[in-house]
Formats: sequence, structure tokens, C-alpha cells
Amino acid sequence: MGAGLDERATQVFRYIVEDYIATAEPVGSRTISKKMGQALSPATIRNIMADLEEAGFLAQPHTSAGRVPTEAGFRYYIDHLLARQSLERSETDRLSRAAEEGGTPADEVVRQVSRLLSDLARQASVVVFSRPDQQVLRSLSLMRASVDRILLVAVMRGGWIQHRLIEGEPDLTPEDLEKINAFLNGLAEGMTLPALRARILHELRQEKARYDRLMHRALTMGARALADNAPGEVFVEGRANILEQPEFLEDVHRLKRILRAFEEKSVIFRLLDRAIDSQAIQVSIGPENPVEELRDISVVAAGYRQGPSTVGSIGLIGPVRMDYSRVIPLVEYTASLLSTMFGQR
Amino acid sequence: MGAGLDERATQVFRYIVEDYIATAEPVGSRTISKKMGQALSPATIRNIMADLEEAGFLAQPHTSAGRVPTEAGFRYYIDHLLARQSLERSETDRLSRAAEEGGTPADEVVRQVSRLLSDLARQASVVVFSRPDQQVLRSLSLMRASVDRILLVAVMRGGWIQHRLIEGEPDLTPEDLEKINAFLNGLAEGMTLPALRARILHELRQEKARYDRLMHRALTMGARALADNAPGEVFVEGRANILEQPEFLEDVHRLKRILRAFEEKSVIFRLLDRAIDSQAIQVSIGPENPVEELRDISVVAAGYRQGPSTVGSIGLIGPVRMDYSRVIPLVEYTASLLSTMFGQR
DNA sequence: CTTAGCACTCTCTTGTCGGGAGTGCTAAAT
DNA sequence: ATTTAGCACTCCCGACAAGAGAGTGCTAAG
Repeated sequence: MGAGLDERATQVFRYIVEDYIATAEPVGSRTISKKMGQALSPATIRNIMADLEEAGFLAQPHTSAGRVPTEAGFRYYIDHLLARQSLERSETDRLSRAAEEGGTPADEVVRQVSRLLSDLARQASVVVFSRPDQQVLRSLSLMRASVDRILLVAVMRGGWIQHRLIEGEPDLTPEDLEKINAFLNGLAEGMTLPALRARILHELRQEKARYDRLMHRALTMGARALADNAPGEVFVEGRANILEQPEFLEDVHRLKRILRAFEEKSVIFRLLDRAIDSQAIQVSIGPENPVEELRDISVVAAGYRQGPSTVGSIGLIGPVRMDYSRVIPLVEYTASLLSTMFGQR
Repeated sequence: MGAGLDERATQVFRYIVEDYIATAEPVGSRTISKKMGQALSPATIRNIMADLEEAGFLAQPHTSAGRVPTEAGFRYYIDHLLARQSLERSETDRLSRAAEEGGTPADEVVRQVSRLLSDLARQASVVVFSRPDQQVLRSLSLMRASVDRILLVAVMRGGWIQHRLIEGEPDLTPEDLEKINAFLNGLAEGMTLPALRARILHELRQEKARYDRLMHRALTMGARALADNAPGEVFVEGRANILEQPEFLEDVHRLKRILRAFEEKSVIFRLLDRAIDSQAIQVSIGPENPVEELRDISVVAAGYRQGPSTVGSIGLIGPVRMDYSRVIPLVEYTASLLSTMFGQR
């Protein structure tokens, strides 16, 4: 496995994978022979194929079908053989434009970029924004939301907006709120929400908090609003693109399973979570991905940064037979685009 | 058409429709005869069926198949024959709970309710919130969003939150913003956004605005932020439920078309728009619905109110063969639930 | 007016068959 | 010692036929 595969076998294997990616059909020896300009006869190719099968890289759906790359085969292909396609200028342009023109609300931008990515790759695209806690505050504001509710709006440096609801406190006047706002903003700028909470709790223990009624009020409200951490967000765009793949069309049951999975935030989370920790792009082929019910799909995902820390990841979901040489650069580019975009804000 | 159908024919027709709704298969004369306790023989039923076919209510997929209700048939069924099922206590309970427990951000609540509706009906559920302009302000706040951008956050009485971005104005200090906030809030409470804009423009023409620099600033910023109207929002929940319907599973092309349509906000808009104007529940059967590419699906939708004016609508999308007797009360109940919920806020 | 009877139509399933694609093996060619 | 031509073999797939099943329309009797 590790060492194996002389040059010729490698060549043949590459052709097989690429043909299979393009056609979704088992590849026969004739096809490959032709593709190599008859340098080798079908019979020879067959011998090589038999070797590749023994090595676990190829499989036969049935005796007289062509060969299909196994998951291990794809793994090997990606690790050793992949020739990245460089992106078209027009593609990178479109992506950058989408990243720039969206307004501040970060979710809008991310959604738009994700959608475009989905279209370019003809796969379903997915974004996970999973570390709201690492986001740094730019400003916050308490607003009256109903007779007995106050809404805390927090604008983060990256452009994400978070809302927290505070129940009770019906007696605060608009003027009180303004003062509290000013006070909290003074504390908040440049901190993460959990850090702000810690700071608030600290302040609450200070002497002076006990004597200034409004300040005390502000602090307890802040503490309450920040008690639980934000859960992170998930966007799925371009679901319909999975219908472009013949393997999904054929099997409606599979399709159902996948679409159901898209409705479960937690599933998507598990799917992309890994990509957040590793800086590099992550390719999970079939059973490598962490979600049992999606053992027959692949995920190509990359984390994106906000300043120094990775805060989320963006990825594509599709059949194991994906055009990795194209999709990997695409996702990588998109992720880095998001990173620089968030960096500038 | 209008007058037609004696009692017996009606009875038979109802049975046919209901059987077809339950099974998605053409219904034969035997089946109906049995269902009626052999009161009539299959032969008699066949005669009646022939009449119903002539009247345009039934059709035969092919010579020796059973009968299937036509779209006109469904229309008649809904208009004259429908026996509404009353909802289960557990269902109404679940819906009310979902409506209550969501926090203020109205989109969260609406989304949750919509999802539940989708599950209860086993159809895809769709919400359109289309009249942001009719929403009445509760409070608003300007927040620093980036070095040269300001975010206007508006909390409406119903709990919807709107964001508008104002470009430029890098030199405003937090203190300035606070003052502007206070000033604008004074103007804003209880108005719709367009009304507020009108008011602002009016103020700008007043004498005093010319002399108070900050006030002038506040007004022009407000005017700019409110220059364009909010486009309204669309949520689709429970897409996977359309895979529960055999008629969609069989025809992948159709499925693709429908899923694609779900990705187009504007399509969904057109689909539910009508329901907003008419107070009552709207049932669009197949070609009756306003979207050409969805001529083979039905929409059951109802508007929901915010105070006196209808601001959005919620509905279900499914095959023409829907269980209307169940789905109609469900949608109606859900819509009224949303109305009362928004009313209380 | 209802219904039993019957011939007829159409679909759907099952089985059979031949062609096509592709393989593996063997023996000859290089 | 490879490579390759040749060939028998396997399996899929589409076409075709046959039969069962479901349902109809019509006719004639109740």
C-alpha cells in the first residue's frame, strides 16, 4: 500500500480515477488504453488493473464490469496524485466580489459566498460558524424589545451580529438604558463575550458596584444575558445541486437520508467540525467523515480565520466521486477569502 | 358543473377523492363499492364514475386504470365537500408551545413554528414575511459596525429585527452616536419605517435642523438608512418532507424542479403572495398557483396579522393530492397562532 | 334504474434470450 | 520476461412475449 505502485500503474490509476470522476461509470481497460494513445494494449491494462485491485485501490461492481476506485483509492489519489486545477480568473473574481459587496452583517456575506461556491462546484455548500465566543466585540446595545424584555445586540469585529434576550426588567426607562449602554460599551470594546462576562462578574464583586444602583443593574443584566454561550450557526446553500449527481438521483432513499441530514444543524456541525481545528483543508471521503448516516458522501472543508483564531469552516458536500482537483482549490480559495475579509473588518 | 352532482354521485366522488388522497393510486369501482358497504354494485359505481368523468371531475390515466380526481375535481371537493378534521389536542399544544417559547427575535419563532407545521403535515412548509414596512417600531439603535460603517438596528413591535447599514460617517464618536440614538428614538417609537423616513425628511426641512449640527447629522443618516425598503423574508422548512410523497419520488425531474424553486426567494414570494391579501385561507391547486414552473403542486396558505394589517403568510407546499381536510385546519390554526402571538407583543 | 356477465384494454411482473462490454487466462510474439 | 492477441466466460441490460390482475364499457336481464 504505502510504497507500492510503479510509475506505470500510477499513470493508469490516475486515468481511471479521472475517467470515473468525469463519467460516474465503471472504467474498462479499452477506455484507458485508448486514452493513453494505445501505448499499452487493453490486455496489459487489465493486468495492471488486477494488481491495483489486489492493492485495494480498485473494485469491480460485478465480474464483467469495469473498475471503480475504492475509497482507499480515492484517498491515495488525493494524497499522492492530485493535480490541482488552477481556478479560472472569472471564478475567483466572482467569489471576491461576492465577499466584498455584502453588507456588514457577516451572515449575509457568508451565505452569499457559500451559495456562489455551491454553484461553481455544483455541489451543496455548507458553512459552519462555530466559535461565536472567540469573536471580539465592536459595540453593543441594549434595546427595549417588549414590555418586559430587553434585547442585547452585539456587533462583533468580523461583522457578525448576536442577539440575546433578557427577560424581566420592565421598569427601565429609555434613559436608564442609554446610560447602561454607555457604561457597558465602555467595558466591552475589544473583548470576547465570555471575557466580558468574566469582567462583569469581577466588577460585580468590586466595592463601588454595590453603591451605584444603575451600574449594579447594568452588570447583573449583562451577566444574565451572557450566561449561556451562543450555539454557533449553520448555513446550507445549494441543496438542489446534489441532484446534479447521477449517483444520488438513482437512489431516492439515499437522497432522502442526505436531505434529512441537511435539516439537522447538529449533523452539519459534526460534519465540518474537524475542519475548524486543522488549519489545512480537510477531505473526508465516505466513511472517514464523522457522521454515520452519511457514510457514503464526501466532505471537502476548510476553516476560516478571524484574526489569529479559526472561528468557522466552509465546505462542500457531494458524492465520493467528486472532482477533487477542482473542488479542493475552490474551497481553499473561498476559505482564505473569508479569512482575509474578516481580517480587514 | 356548478349545479350538477346529485347526492349519490357526490358521495361516490367524495370516497374517490379520499381514497386517492390516502393511497396516491387510481381508485376502481370495486373499492368504492366495498367502501360503501356494497350499497351499490361496482357496475353502478362505474356508471356514476363515467358521469363524473364527463363532468370533468375525474380522469383515467389509461383505459383500464381506476379513476383519479382532476384538478377541477379537487377544486370542487374543497369548495363543497370538504369535511374539516378537527386538530388533535396534542398538535395544537405543540404548536402553541413552539410559538410561546421562542425568544423575541420573531424570525426564530416563526421558523420554529413553521418547522413544526411542516412535520405535522408532512409537507414542506414555507413562511413569507413580506410587509416589513407595515411593522411598527419599538426602538432603534445606531451602532458602530466598522471603521466607516454604522449599523442601524430596529426592533419592531412584533419582535422582528431589522438591520440597515450606513456607509461612511467614520468620525462619529460613541458619544455622538448615543445622542443621535436618543434623538432618533424620540422620533421613532410607534411609527413604521417609511413613516419615520417621511417624518425625518419633514424635520430636515424645519428651521432648527439647520442650526443643530448633530441633529442635522442624525436626520440625514436616518434618511439614508431608510432610503430603500426592506425586501421581506422567506423561510423554507422541512424540505425533506416532500420526499415523503410518492408522486415526487417517482419523478426525479420534478423533484429537482421543486427543490430549485425552493432556492429562489422570489418564486416563494410569488407563491404565497396572494394569501397575504385575502384574509381567508388560500388553496391553490396545481395550475391555479401563480408560478409557472410549479404548475403541478398545491399551496395551502394563510396570512397572519400584526395588529390590524396582514404582514406575512405561512403555508404548506405539497402535491395536488394533499390531505386538505387536515392540512387546511392546520395552516389556519398556525396562522391565527402567529397573529395572536404578534398581537400580544 | 340496477346489476350480473363478459369481452376487452392496459399495465405490470416474470421469464427468456441475445448482444454488448468487460474480464481472466493462455499461448504466442517480441 | 513482458506484452499482446485470442478466446471462453460472466454479467448486465434491453427487448420481447406471455400471463396475471385490475378495471372498464356495454349489453341484456332483473
